[in-house]
Amino acid sequence: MNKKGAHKTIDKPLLTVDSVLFTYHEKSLKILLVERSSTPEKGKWGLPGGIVNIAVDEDLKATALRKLIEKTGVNPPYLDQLETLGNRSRDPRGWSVTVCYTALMAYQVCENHVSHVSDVDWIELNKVLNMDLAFDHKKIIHSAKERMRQRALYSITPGFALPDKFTLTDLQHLHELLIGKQIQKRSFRRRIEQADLLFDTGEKQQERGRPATLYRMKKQAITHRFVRNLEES
Amino acid sequence: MNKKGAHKTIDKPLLTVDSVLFTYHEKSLKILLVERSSTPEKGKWGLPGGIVNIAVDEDLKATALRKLIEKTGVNPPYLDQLETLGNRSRDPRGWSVTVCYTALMAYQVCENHVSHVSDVDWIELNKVLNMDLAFDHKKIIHSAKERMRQRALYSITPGFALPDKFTLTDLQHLHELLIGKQIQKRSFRRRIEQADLLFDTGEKQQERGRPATLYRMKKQAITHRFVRNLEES
DNA sequence: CTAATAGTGTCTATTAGACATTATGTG
DNA sequence: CACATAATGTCTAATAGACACTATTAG
Repeated sequence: MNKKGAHKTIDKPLLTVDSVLFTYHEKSLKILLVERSSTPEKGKWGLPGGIVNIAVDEDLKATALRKLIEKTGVNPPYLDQLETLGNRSRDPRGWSVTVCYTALMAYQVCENHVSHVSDVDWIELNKVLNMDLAFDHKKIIHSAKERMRQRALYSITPGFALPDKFTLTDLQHLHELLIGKQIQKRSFRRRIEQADLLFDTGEKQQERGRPATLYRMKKQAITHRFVRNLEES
Repeated sequence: MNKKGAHKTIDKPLLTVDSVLFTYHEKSLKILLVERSSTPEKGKWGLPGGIVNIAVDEDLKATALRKLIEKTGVNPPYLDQLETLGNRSRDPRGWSVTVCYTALMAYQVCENHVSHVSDVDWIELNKVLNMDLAFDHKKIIHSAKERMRQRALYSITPGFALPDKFTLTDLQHLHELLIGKQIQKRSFRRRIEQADLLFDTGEKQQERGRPATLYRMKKQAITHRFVRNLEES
């Protein structure tokens, strides 16, 4: 059936990479969007990403990083493959594929770069979900949100959306935004302490009331999974 | 920087889909391998899959299904995207991408088809991991195995590798193979009963000793996640 | 002092682990 | 009856939820 070389006549789909980059700023969850400067979907906002350039990109992750650095100026501390969408209807140019990543980054480390570029902005997640976005990017954002919600239930990896040093209250609030439900302070702190996931910097942060301890992620925090999840909403 | 239309000059990588299809047969975990009939890697065994044909495939899942049906004759009851690998070194022909799926299927439903095709076979997972496979397929199988291990800890989705009707003992043994550790019978049955994931067919299966009840998966079994995992090995 | 926020003590409820016991079939 | 396997009873251990309580800062 399959004569050798037959595949050489098959057209290849367009291959892109898109990232859903989350951050936590001013007590809300935001994602980075880019205003498209070229067709198709010119003028609409969409995810940071673009076409895989096989001349310069070593692998798919390299494409994701190249595009994220273009928009933010820095490497995200957390980058994880989400899902790959491919069909003949998602892009008007025809059959296309996008390999999607979820990324996390502190707002502060790219504040300068982002504020100096006009077509890039952090937008609150809930607002994003009411915008008219390019291609199937809203669907991708929904998937990423759900993935982050799961992560918040069984790990503390969402913390990579915070600055290097952060308080437990901030980390908990971020988790609450993702889960969509209040968490018991005691439960949250206990499990983190028992799993030994954070490093106490000794520094404190003050802002009305008792000063809060600043913590830093330990290496194992990126892979640790709690045996028991927090309850879902 | 990016002149419009510039992307049109960028070469596209080769796009394929590969599936790691698991089944449970004769008390062991097996995966379906295919002997490659054409270059590259001709003669080596690899995963069932192939090039996305944008003329016939509606989306990526359709490619996965088309290739699986080609080899097994039937639709798998469980098919889930695993990960996408893409770089310039995994295929000697140059930059290539493979979108990988994990699939589960009962041995019996495709027994006839598989036994009548010479280049397709079910091979025990542990043997597979000692074979010299095509491309980076061994790495993909390792990922799929790890994914299935996690699923066995917090769900009963591995059960889709069993026949339509199955005993709890078979389901537990399958989980034990995936987790690599014995499970307490009481714990295993309790959580399934409490989550109401199985339908009691009323039928029994006898094979030395007390006859075992045959169960069927309920719809919710495919999405259910237990709040608390089984302990890891 | 009060207000505000950080952090702890402690009880309950749930559920997995451990393992003994009972149930139901064959020969 | 013995034997094998299925299914259940029941106790313990671990940990999340609930919520009251104490600690530490500013003003």
